[in-house]
Amino acid sequence: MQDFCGALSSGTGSLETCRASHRLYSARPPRPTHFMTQAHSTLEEIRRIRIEKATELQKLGISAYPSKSARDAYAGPILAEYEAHEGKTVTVGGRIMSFRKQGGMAFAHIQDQTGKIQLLIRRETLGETRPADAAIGFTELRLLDVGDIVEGTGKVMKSMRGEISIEVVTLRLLTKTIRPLPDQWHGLKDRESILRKRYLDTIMDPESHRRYASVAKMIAGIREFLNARGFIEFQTPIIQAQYGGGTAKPFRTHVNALSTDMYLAISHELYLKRLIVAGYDKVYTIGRYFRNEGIDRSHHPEFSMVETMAAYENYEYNMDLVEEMFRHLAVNVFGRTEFKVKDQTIDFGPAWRRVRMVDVVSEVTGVDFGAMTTLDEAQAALKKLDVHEHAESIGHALVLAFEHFGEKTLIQPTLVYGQPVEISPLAKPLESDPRWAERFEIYIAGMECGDNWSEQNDPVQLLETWRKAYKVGEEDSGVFHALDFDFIEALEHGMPPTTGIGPGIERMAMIFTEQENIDDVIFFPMMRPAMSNVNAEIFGVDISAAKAPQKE
RNA sequence: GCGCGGGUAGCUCAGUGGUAGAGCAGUUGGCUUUUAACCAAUUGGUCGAGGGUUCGACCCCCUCCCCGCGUACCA
Repeated sequence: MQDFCGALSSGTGSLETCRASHRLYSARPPRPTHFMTQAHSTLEEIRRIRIEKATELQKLGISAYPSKSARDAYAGPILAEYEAHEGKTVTVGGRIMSFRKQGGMAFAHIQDQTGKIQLLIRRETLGETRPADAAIGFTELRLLDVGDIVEGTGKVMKSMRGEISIEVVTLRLLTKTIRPLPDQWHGLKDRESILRKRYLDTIMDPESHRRYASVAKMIAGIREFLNARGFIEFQTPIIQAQYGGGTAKPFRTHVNALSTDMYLAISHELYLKRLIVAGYDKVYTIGRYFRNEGIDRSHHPEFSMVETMAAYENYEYNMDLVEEMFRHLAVNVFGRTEFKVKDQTIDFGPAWRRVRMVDVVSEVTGVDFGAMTTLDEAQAALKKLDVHEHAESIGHALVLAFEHFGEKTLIQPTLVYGQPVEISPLAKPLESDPRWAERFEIYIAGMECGDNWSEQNDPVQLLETWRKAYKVGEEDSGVFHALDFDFIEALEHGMPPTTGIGPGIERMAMIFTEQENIDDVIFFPMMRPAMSNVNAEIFGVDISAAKAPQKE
């Protein structure tokens, strides 16, 4: 009785059906071997029936959740090298993706990390349930469902239709699943479900499964590349008292033990520079960055960067480093140099174009901001280009023109250097022309993929720049951060000439996996918390309060 | 923030101001070489939430929630 009307069906909707089953039960003894008492197809009922199946297995002496598997083989290698495996007894394990019972035979496909392989099950071969081995017999196959995780031991052979299969002698349940998989043919299509339950998407869609694995390999490739060049990896704090290294809006948090408000990192570069001061010449971190700003197809509030610092080098060293790193990843992780992004083919093979920002703009618009000497001149030029935003300086005007016209034309990997010093407070000015910074940005497929510069290591200069910026920031309603005097102090102890790169991991992953949406390279994208009605019912949660308007 | 599109069974999707549909999955029975197996029977719905108009609303109107796309903001 408890099984049918207990906590699981506490929702009011099932009251009537519960009563009905009570009547059934008082009329005749329960028949736990059939699930006809309440064979409805709501999720709640499907779930209940599957829990019952687990209970029934338990009664037969078979655990639905054993702790260990005897798996010693994988689908992929068996399929790839059939001859080497033919006739050998193996134990494969995985999730049941399909199940076809046909009288005294049954066929199932199970999926492991490497692929899908067919289990061929014969009544005579499988035999009866043997609790001592935790082996499920032919009659008890009905207690298994698509989605369950099982292991099968048997000989590698081919079915009559020629499909490589395992002729199962021993079938064990490893994990009973109590929710159904999505439609086995269509998979998961609803975008919201895909994002909230990416695990279902990766179960159903091998391409999606592979994609996330290749993002992980890419990150491993970055480490391999940098380690081979003498970089050492450090951890830097995510919770920071000052959020330096940029002008982004931070997330605020509170540290109870210190009774202090702190911030989630918007950047890690000030810490990497302290490491350079500390005497490590080549350092990097692969860290999390948090920016309390907009979300769109290429921005996510929580993202990753690989950030490096190399001492005794300037930005030109980094131009080579970045180019080599992308080529290394393309070739060694993805096995090719060409990638399709937004109908364009990006080629990492040839040497990258290196071009000054002023030259990009003059190529595209015919306007040479480098030749201008007054702000009025620059402002007039902007107007002529139909850009009606206010520029505070010639440099700002150049950046506006670049963002409007230049950026999107940079399809092939391009290093744009010579950014205006006004927008480069942490970079050194070019010795040849102090209006521009020793800085470059990476553009691929019209998207900014990283920012790099020769680090300003003159502590007096930097403090002055920061003070100016802070004033501007104050007027801008406190967006700019407080000065990090601890960092200035470290700099006053002397940081050798240093240069750093900071390509965004997700944007690299988007290019290498040919995705146009950042959510398709982030396994757990940020979502508003939500609970479906059916889950609220199942879990006994009252979501009416959550559904009420909650505007501030 | 604004604009547009979407939310119907566990999944994939139709649908119309007048009794909510299909396929898959589920349940029951049959079938000893299947491949989205097949055959037969069958269950399953607060149509995202709340309010309004109407004799009658899944459909029309309003508010809200969630998602997507576009746009804006943003090292």
